[in-house]
Amino acid sequence: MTNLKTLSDHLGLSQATVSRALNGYKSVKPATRERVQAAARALDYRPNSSAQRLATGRAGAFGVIVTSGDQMLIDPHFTEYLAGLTRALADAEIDIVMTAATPENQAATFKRFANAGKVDGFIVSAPKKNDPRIAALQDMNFPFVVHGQCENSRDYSFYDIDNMGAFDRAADYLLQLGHRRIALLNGTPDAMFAVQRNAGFAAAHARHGLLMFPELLVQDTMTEEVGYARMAALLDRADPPSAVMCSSMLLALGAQRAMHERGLTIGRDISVISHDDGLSSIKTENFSVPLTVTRSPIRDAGTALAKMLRGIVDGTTKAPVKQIAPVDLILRQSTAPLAQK
Amino acid sequence: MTNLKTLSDHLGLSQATVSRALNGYKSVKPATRERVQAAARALDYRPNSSAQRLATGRAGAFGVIVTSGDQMLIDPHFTEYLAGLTRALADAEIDIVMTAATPENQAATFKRFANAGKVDGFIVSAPKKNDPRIAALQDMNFPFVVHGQCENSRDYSFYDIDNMGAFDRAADYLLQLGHRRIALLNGTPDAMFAVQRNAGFAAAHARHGLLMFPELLVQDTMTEEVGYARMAALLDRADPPSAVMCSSMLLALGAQRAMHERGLTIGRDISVISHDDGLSSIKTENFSVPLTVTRSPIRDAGTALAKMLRGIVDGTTKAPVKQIAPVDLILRQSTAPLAQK
DNA sequence: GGAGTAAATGTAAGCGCTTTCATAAAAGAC
DNA sequence: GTCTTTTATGAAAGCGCTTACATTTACTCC
Repeated sequence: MTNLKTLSDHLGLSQATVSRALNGYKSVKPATRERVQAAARALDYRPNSSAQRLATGRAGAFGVIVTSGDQMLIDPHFTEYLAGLTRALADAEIDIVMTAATPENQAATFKRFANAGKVDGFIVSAPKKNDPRIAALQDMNFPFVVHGQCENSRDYSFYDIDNMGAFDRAADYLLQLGHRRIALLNGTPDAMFAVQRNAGFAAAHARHGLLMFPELLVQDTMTEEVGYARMAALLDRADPPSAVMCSSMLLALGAQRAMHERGLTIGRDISVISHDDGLSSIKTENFSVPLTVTRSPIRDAGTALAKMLRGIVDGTTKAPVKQIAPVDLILRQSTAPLAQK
Repeated sequence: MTNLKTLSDHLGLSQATVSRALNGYKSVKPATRERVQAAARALDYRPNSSAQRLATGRAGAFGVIVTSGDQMLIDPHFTEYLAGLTRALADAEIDIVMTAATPENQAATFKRFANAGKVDGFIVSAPKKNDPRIAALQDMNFPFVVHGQCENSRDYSFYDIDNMGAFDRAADYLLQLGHRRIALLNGTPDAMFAVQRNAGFAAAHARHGLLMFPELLVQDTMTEEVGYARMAALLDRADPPSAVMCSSMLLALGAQRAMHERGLTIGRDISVISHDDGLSSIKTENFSVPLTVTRSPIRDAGTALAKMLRGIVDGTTKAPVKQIAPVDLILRQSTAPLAQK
């Protein structure tokens, strides 16, 4: 529990000089600085962060507020993303302050954190259309970055992957292979990424002079269970799809189960393309048949957003930064030309 | 940015009275309290948390330090657990401060956080045998709770599931079904839970007057990929196991892939028991054959640990609390009596 | 009606730091 | 050797809160 006073007394210097020495001020004599640093090490001195925050007005922390309604935290994607974030912030000794808030309390929680000076900025994930959280933050004029785009994404910094481009390209590929009845297992339409992927999917169809089949469009939560149930229903139709695109590896996993159950071989009887966020626990190349995927590691998002927010909080970055990461289409064995009947 | 001064000036009261009114001191006249609360709401006043911390010495936050070496954060189990934690702390307005540290920096990071007053206590997960983090925390005499037991677990509070009992019971069940060559796909032996599960597995064998086969014991990282590779190797032996126990749903998923690849039907050609942490993204009842499992929702751990640590930090709890949660054995279709040749 | 007590509020110190401003010491200019 | 400038340090205020202690006011009781 050495504090600045103890340390400065010990050194026979004023608190001011010690503080300056430790914070790299030019005006401190090199010899003094070294003496101070040595003593700080010896006494295991750590500046009290509350005091530092109070004095400087900076919190040294970024906030992540998760929705406590199961949606996000249980999602392995979120963890992966968090890993990227934490990694990118650890060097700068910026902490992540995390809390859960119910959907109704979200905006209030943001305000509370901001006003209480707990954090210097926020990282918002999974924006909805016209997300109220974003409105609240803009309203407060508090630094933040968003993982994903939003309707009104003109005025703030975000990182997103090219959802539309990715699903356009993937659908295009399937269409080129001759597939006509292509299903899309997507997330719920309140999530922006799902909207964008729908749009890409539709755009590819349009380019081929085709319309997508509404009955083959599934918009639901992205779990294995749902993937299974929805795929099963599609396969049991009189006119099942010959190919399916999945918005998440979990959906694909469930879809695979439904296909196996019906004795279908992926890449022969039915083509599958999944989006792959690069989760490390289960890999799309390790499906029963290695999966063709649109790929963009979600961890990169964490890293990029951390950097972005640091710039904004520093004041280095002035104008909103808009980063849209390209998505790879990786062809593997789960896609094949439409079988001639 | 209303602060206490603004608010008290506005009310014509001293800062002290306002502070007391807001913090529920008895000595404040009810009428005054209401007036203050109304004004606070009206001016959207939030006490500056750094100042509060500095004044009270309490941080209002618990620390979670993850190992930045991929191990933990990418693990869906961890997220699930974090969800429980956050949930249980949100009401008390206690935040989770998270940071990543390399294995070598772990102890130092704990010290830094503790000395800097960033947190009031730590939640340590996945202890190793004789974990240095625990030694460091005990050394500092800083509040903490551990998710999992440790060799020297006499002197601190922890929550753990009955790993040994669970794997004893599961192995016993397989042995009763007539299985003799039972494989165990377990975590690496530096993790305490893996050691405990090994012990339970061995104990069941011993009770049946049997020895476990060392060549059927796999201790490795718990991913789908490893589960597949290791199971494949076991199945390709001249004397493959007739049953397998998996320490994680991910291992079981990989094992299932290896079995399918070889045309084996789970619950007929080979029996499988997995441990099930109650992850919500993939459920063990949704495997190709619903899995017999030892089950204990990992989220409960988060909730329990949060409560525990609150007690310790409050001073309510004095003696170390040791909580060992029972584990259910849920019989489903993946286990069957050993087929007679 | 004055002493004693209880209830409500105010005063001010202090939490541990940063940073402005003042000051002392050293260095350079002539 | 004096005068100015530079360099290094110190003194002290202030960040926004809490809380021990002092003070005032309102009652109670004889």
